[in-house]
Amino acid sequence: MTAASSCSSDKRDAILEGAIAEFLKQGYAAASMDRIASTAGVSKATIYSHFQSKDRLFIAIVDRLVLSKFADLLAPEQVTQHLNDPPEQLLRHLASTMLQVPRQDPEYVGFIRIVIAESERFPDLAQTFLRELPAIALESLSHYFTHCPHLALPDPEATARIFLGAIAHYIITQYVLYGADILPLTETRLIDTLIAMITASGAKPL
Amino acid sequence: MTAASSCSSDKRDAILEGAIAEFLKQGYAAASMDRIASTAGVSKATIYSHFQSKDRLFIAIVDRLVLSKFADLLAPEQVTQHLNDPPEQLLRHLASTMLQVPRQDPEYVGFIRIVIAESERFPDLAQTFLRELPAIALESLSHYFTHCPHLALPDPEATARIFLGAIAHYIITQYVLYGADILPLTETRLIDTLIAMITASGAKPL
DNA sequence: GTCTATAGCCAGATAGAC
DNA sequence: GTCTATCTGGCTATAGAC
Repeated sequence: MTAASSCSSDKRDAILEGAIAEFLKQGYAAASMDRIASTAGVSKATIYSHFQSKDRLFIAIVDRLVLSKFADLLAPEQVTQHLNDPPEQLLRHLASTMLQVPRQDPEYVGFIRIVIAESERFPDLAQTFLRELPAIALESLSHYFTHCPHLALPDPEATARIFLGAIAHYIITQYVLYGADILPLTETRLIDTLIAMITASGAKPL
Repeated sequence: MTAASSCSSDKRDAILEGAIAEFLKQGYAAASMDRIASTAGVSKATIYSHFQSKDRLFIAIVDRLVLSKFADLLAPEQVTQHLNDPPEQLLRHLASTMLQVPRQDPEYVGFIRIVIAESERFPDLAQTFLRELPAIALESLSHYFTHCPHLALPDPEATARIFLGAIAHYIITQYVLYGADILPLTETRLIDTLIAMITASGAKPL
């Protein structure tokens, strides 16, 4: 029991990776267990010995993606540590980080797409996603807006929702829906305008 | 050629209606031509005589939905006529109208879901949607923001994008992703905060 | 645990009578 | 144009050898 005795989780991981590729590309219904098996380099029967059904395999990969992708993106400590930062700086950094993700990680775009696509058939997955990403980001930013000494916003929570929602919607139109040419707008203008609106509505007189 | 001689478009319409129900509920891949035929009360062969393939039927119904649902929702005249209205009034009316749609028309939620769901397989449909709804709304609101005498916004176009994007994202989280309990926020707070942010950043001194 | 082989089913699409 | 009946193929899932 010295080195690689991780219980044959090799195959399990290979299955999960193949399943991610297949589900993200094809969607749930069009994804084929044969192709997943082929991509993963295992037999179909092996998949069914690890995951009882196509449903459970799908749930497993989305759960994994939800929980893994953003473990440290917006940890509450991140914001608590920067409570005294000027809003311009913190908001610009946050927005840039969010907008960087779909550019650097195309898999993220497919992930967003499939969470929305399968939200009718798998509403639990959609809700898990909401709890693990937007709800956490929202709480962190609301906390900052509430306690930052440079701001006195009338409704910090709604303001956080607007800030994050406008950026998320920008990601959906530009990347998920291939709308960069149809709704052209640079990231800089989006960010600058958001920051201007927030500071204008809540800057402390000093 | 007096009364009902509309060339047998009766069956064609029945097929389209059945197809809308089936595609919106199941998604493209899981939708079954047998069920569509059954719902429409025709045989499968009749469907294939009107539409050559499942692809073309799907494109036909989404095109129809895109073009029909919002013919008059935000016609450019609507905004031009109200150029002198105070921003609070026009923006509140616009936001209320947008947020009313998914509440009164559940089919709209399924429509949004499927446009996003199939954007990888049918990017043209996603782009048609963007051109026919968000792009038009954006242009109208940008025009208002640019010419309304009560406002002097630094970037009217980006401001319009943020306003419409925040509302669209609210619809996605609350209705498409079943997140009303996870991300609670009343429409009133969303609207009030948006209006406050915009007027604060662009109210003319007078 | 992992494989090969296959059961059993349902899909999209078509042929041919009317 | 519309139907019934059917073809062909891929799908999920499993049985049984190793």
